[in-house]
Amino acid sequence: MKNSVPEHPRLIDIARLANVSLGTVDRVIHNRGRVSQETKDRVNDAIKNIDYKPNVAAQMLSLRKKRIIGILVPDFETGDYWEDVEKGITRIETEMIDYGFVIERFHFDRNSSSSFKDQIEAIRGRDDIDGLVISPQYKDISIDFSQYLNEKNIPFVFIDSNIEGCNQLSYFGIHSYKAGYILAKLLIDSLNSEEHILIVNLHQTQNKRATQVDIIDAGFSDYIVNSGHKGELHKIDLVLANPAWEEELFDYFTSHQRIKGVAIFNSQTFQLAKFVAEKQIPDIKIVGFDLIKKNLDYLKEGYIKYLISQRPDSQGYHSIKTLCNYIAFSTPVQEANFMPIDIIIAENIEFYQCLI
Amino acid sequence: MKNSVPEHPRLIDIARLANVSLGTVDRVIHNRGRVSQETKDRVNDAIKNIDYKPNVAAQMLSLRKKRIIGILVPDFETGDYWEDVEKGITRIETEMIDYGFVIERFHFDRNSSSSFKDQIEAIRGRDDIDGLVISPQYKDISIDFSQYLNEKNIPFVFIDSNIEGCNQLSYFGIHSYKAGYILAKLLIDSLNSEEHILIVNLHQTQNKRATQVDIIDAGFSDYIVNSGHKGELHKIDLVLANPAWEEELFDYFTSHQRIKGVAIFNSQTFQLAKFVAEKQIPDIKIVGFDLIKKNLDYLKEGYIKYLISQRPDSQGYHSIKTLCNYIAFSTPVQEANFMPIDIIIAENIEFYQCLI
DNA sequence: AAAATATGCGTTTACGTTCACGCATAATCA
DNA sequence: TGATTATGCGTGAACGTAAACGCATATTTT
Repeated sequence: MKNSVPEHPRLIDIARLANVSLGTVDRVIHNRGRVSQETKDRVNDAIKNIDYKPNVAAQMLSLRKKRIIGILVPDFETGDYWEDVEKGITRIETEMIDYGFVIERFHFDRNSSSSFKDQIEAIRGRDDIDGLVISPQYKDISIDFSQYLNEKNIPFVFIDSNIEGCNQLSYFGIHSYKAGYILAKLLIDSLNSEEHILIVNLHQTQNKRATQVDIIDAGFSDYIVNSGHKGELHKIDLVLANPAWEEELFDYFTSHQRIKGVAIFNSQTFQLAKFVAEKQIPDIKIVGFDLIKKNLDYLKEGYIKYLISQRPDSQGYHSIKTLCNYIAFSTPVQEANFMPIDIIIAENIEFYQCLI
Repeated sequence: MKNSVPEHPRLIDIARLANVSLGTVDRVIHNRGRVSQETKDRVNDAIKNIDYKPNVAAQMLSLRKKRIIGILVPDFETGDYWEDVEKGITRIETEMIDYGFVIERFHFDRNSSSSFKDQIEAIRGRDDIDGLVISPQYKDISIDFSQYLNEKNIPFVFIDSNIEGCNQLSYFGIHSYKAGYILAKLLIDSLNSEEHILIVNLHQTQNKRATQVDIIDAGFSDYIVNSGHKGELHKIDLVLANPAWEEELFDYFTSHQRIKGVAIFNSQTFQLAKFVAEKQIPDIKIVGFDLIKKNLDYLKEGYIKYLISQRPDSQGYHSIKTLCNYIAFSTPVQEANFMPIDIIIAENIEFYQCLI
């Protein structure tokens, strides 16, 4: 009777149960070496019977091999959106080091598709990368790359924006459509029903990227239409690299004086606030995205009415954590991990600046 | 030259550097056994010199001792606020099992101070508890208990509500004052400036607890006063156990017809919504706390205007994680970990129901 | 039929730490 | 001075897994 099942069965317990040696159990579990089908079955039965779960500590100790997680995201300057993503990455990095994971960053210039391509080439040139976190800012290139990764059997997750059907392990980011929808609701609630709304498409360069901005736009526009709001909905495209953008926007405002609500779908929200403050355009309500410092300043001063947070730190943190757990322990993964859509006003920002 | 510093120095490397044996290094690190001051210094110098960090895997493997974390929180039924806390606890429990931590729950009846005392007695009777998470719902008893824990050198954190100055490792919960403040702002923004506001103090029993509700109340009232709102601010105390509460409240509404805004500072918000729906009291805007199912239903139907989430799951998860990391690796701990104050409207609830 | 190779499996060592054990030497006592 | 106890430290056996090594048989080749 003393040979009953131990509480935490070990390889050796399986071995004894299956009447083989420890080494054979190891071979069966890791599909290596040669084992006859018969004993393989016996071992597998034994594993099932005693509900074996590997001892992570022992695995980590024995496996001194490092695993490399590549992070393909834009580079950034202080105060950037992607700086907050990096904070989450740094945080999980120290946690994961204990499990033998090493994070390697591949930064690209978000305004240059060729730099995106270059970094992908750099990754393709490596054969030691065990998993990837990707911000798929250029759609076609990303789809192409994802095919390569699927062939090579390298697991990857998308972060910040999503492309459906690439066989990604998961997506970490906001539900872009819903976020646009809520932003529209918040804006409309603070406008009179006759007032006009302007969507500003403000980008660094002419370069077309940002797969997710279009989806936010769809959600936003749909809400406006469905709400029966009487004021018109305008759209304007502007390029920050072209200094004439301010003039162009000013002209638009002067020729459309009934515009009172302005929406923007990226972290450049502060540019509009600055513009409105400097040009002293009265009674404009701005809504936009991201808790970066420049935006917060204008939120506090009242130039920005609402911001929606995309939880960049959480995105960085959880995308890597999930990927590592999948690789190390085959932890099952949800297909999409939508960040909560946080509504930020002047009064609650301070509790979003420290990470939880 | 071959004896340069290894990338991940081990105890044996320290030992060699300090010209002692591995066992001595162990004694110095863990303050056990007897070591002369002289060699102690040598070893400590060596440790500093080569920047030693213990190998967690090896520690876990070698230390097969279990560590017990006690959780002193209210019991709950399905759909309760504390059920969500439990979800976070369950989640971190599986993560921490790998590090040899075991979670033990001590549930009390939140309406009975004697049951709170009983559970504390149960904990006092144990000598194998390495850390505690406490919801200090009864102030004096909690202060008393915290003194005991300080004497015994058992680290503990407060969750959900806080009592200052108990030498707790940390507090996990919302910033109650600010939460009240924001709730007031949200309510006022959706009222006309003449309309009256009612604070409903709705408790299960006569029993006085809930240290944090008073603080929320303070924040709420302060905002109302500072905002220069013209409508009056009313308060009413009601006890759910007494079936006459509805009648009493109804009388109050009929005799104060200008009340249009109602605030409540616990998760019983749905009781008011139900009341307003059934009695068909028109144009009432309810704001309250917590994303429990019953509240969500009324939020979706529009009876509740705003809810504030206290992130119960996050509280459960992070309080234990922090405590365990402190115990296992002496990770430094922030004094207070305020949850973000999440503003919930019908449109964004769905992203708060899965955990991130 | 001997030699060469393939197949299946057992044995052993290493990973870095903890902790019980026990051996020297020094200090104290009778 | 010999016996006893304190002090300081080294040694070695775990913990459970991974992976290299190597030894028997069985099978194929010459």
